[in-house]
Amino acid sequence: MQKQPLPVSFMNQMADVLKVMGHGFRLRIVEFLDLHGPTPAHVLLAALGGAQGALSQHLSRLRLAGVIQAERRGKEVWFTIATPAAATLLNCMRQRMSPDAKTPRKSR
Amino acid sequence: MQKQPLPVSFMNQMADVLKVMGHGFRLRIVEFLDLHGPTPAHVLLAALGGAQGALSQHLSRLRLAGVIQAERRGKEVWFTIATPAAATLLNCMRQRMSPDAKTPRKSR
DNA sequence: ACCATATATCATAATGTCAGGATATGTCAA
DNA sequence: TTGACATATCCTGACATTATGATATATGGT
Repeated sequence: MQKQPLPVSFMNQMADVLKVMGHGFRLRIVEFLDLHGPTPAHVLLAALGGAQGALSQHLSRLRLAGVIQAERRGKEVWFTIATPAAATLLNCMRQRMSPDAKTPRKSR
Repeated sequence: MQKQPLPVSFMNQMADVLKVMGHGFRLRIVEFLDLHGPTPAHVLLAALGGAQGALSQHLSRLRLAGVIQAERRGKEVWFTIATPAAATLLNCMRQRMSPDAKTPRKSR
């Protein structure tokens, strides 16, 4: 299976996702959801710190980019990872963090 | 093997990489290098279009983030992907382009 | 030296992003 | 209704990013 250029429209879409995940705080939000599963916002706030308004805005950006999903349950809004791509990215990072991160690459 | 939170400093580092790749044009630069291997800038310019100065600046940002590497050979400067993480990201995207990949949905 | 090619840098203006604090909305219960 | 809690939105100033066009630097050939 030969590698082929991805469609430009898809690349732009993915660029938007990467851009949104390209922020330390948002990345930690996604990681938390990946580690703990669906979580209400106030738990995220307690776990990650920061101002409530800021958290809400970051969650909003992640949601608009399709990275996470929101669902209201009573007073709370529960957030979940909405795209496997996000979890995949985190797993890539975990591989790069492992002590033997020396990976033989089949390039080209 | 239990998943554990990644160090915050590492997360911030990765966020910087994601942020730099989170741009359609830069993403296409990296993809081209992944598909074709080391390439001089003027070939990238011919292949991707745009203004020369803009390309140079994007290459500079990618280089400063450690995503690509530059090497002068005579008049030309050849660029190469410098971190396997970049190629890994592209492979994630290719997987998501397969026909049965779930489409991220936006609510509201 | 000059010239052409290849690449980098500068300057500017428009736009986007960020953190912070204040305020608004929604939901439930008493 | 009121109050308490959970979340969203608004505002503002500081800062970053972007595209564009112009100019500068580097290299090799004549």
